[in-house]
Amino acid sequence: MVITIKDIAEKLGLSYSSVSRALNNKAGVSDETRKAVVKVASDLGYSPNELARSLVGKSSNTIGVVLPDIKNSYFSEVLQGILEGASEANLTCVFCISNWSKDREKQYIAELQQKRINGIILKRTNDYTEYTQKDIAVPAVIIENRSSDSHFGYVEVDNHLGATIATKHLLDCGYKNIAFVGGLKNARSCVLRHKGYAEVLKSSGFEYVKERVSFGEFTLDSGYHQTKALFEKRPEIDAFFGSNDVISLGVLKYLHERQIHVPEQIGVIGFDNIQLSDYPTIGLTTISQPTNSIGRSAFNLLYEQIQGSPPHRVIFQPELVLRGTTRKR
Amino acid sequence: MVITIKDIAEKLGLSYSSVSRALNNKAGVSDETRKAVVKVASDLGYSPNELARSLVGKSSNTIGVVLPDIKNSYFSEVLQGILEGASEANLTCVFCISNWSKDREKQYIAELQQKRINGIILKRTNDYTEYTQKDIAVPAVIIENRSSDSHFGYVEVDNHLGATIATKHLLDCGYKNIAFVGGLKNARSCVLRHKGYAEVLKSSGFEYVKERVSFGEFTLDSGYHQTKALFEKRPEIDAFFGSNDVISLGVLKYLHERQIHVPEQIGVIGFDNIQLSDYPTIGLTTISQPTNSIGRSAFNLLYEQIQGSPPHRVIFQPELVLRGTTRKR
DNA sequence: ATCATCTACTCAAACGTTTGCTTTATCTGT
DNA sequence: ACAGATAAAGCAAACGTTTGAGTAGATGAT
Repeated sequence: MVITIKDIAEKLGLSYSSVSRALNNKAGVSDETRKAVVKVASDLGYSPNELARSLVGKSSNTIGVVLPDIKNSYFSEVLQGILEGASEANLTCVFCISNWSKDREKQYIAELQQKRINGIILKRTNDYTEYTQKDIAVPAVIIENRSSDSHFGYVEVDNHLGATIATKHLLDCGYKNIAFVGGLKNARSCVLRHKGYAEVLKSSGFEYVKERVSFGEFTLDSGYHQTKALFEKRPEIDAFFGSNDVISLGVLKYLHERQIHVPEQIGVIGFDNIQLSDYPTIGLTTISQPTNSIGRSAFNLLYEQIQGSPPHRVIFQPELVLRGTTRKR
Repeated sequence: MVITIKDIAEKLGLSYSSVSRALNNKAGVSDETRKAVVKVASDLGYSPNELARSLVGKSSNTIGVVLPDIKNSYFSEVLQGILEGASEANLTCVFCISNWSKDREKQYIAELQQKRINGIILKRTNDYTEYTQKDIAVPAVIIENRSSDSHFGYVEVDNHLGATIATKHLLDCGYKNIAFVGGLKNARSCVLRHKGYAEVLKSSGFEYVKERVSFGEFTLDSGYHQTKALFEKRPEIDAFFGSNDVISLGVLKYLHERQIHVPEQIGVIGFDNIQLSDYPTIGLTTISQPTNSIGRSAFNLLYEQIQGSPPHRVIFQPELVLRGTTRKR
């Protein structure tokens, strides 16, 4: 049987209210009774029912997090940041993965609100899905893409700038025929990274060759197969800009299989700086995103909104991380 | 303002009960009223309050998951499995990371129960922390270590067998001076893997050398530093059994830095078969654990318990995965 | 015409808390 | 001895649902 406040009250011949006040350290109870209540509560193994508490208190002290994937270490690092923040603020976290399904994402958002969570942190499956205030009626922060909707906070890295840095770096190294290996075509990050890539090429007097660009998924396999297709069609390619570290690992895998020397014959650069990129036998040159900080800020922004502040935005500056897959020549 | 069942009832001149029954497709309402209710509900943007629902219904349709870490891909893969199961069963998931702190773990377990979750899936920080039924009064499944307490379900891989296979494999290859690079000394998986290692050595007529064994943490850095220390003290070592893939990656990192050839000069084997181990330039020979299935089963076991079955246990058989860090010689 | 049955609906209690208001008892100062 | 203040406790409503029991009216069988 589950112990309630009622049981404690009966055992001591008190009213519910007194027990409640005693347990919550509120005024109106004598020290004597307070002690007695605390003792009985612990003896009986009383554990307050948060559901009831939240119902009357209008707050569940819970936030919801919806991410598309968790195996991708970019997301697990972001999640880590979010959870750290939540833990410090004493909020619990309901976690859902949409598995890159827009429908699931929507369903989760609805369900979370039924649970009367205090706010949502969301990374959309498709960055161009627009949510109205009717869809998300609680404070919300959207990760990694600017929403045209100013009801929501957002945090992202400057993808365009990052891509600019990456492409310039490849050109600086002396690579001349740079390919772009994309992820989902309608992912905002991918669009912006591609844009930065294309702009730098043009402004530096290089030709933008359509057949050196391809899109796919944000997976290693997709990177592998895209690279294969690109390279077979355009053997003059001498560098690959993967729109993602995971994709770039696929690029490297292909090149490794073909026994093509990196960075001598071909340069490779990624984006994200996931932990793995730093591994000695990989050493992927990449553009770093502060994943943990992104998660942290996402939480902080949400927390501010929950406290009543208007939605803000945070944009992180990406940085070039030099490793072994690119070299001046 | 938040819309409640009351608003709908007033608008239609009905009682709460009828509205409730209409929305839940229960008998006792005419088709006509049901349609009217549904329409008004959708017009007003009604979203049922799960808190209230759970309070009366005695079930929150939520499970809690407590893991020590999320960056380690072993855990994120397990989590993925859990979430898949939960999603299919229409249960939501509250997720907490204990960050390898026993106190946090205990606190989370208590908090989760206050939220009246239906069950807990737990991977302990310290595998020898015993929980009583007073600590965990809801159905629970403990991952990756046998609890002496039969109140809880558990799922684990046969660590002893896995270590046996790993050590035998190294001996079969012809390595003779095998070191053991451990994780936390009081982690059950680590203890069992070490035990398997020691037993095989002895039963095969090899000496168990204390100075070829060390313990540390389940991190790459720890693996790196342990290897360094072991190797400096015992340069005759010709193979490393990392009690974990992540640790083994640290081993490889050190060997790579020292330009020692793997597998020619030194053999390396891991345990877990995380995704990364399969990466071409790494190719770690290892013992595979079906991480996703572990998560899945953990959820399934919990689900059965929630439905009323007694706690069961599932033990997975580990398998040798041959890659490039070991070779017959 | 009478009774039973069914349908559509309402009433009110219950879930376990919190909290504003009221009551009772004790203490203080005159 | 008495008003007034203070402290400790109780009462009851509220949070938003679900649900068993009750009711009024219609339908049907005898």
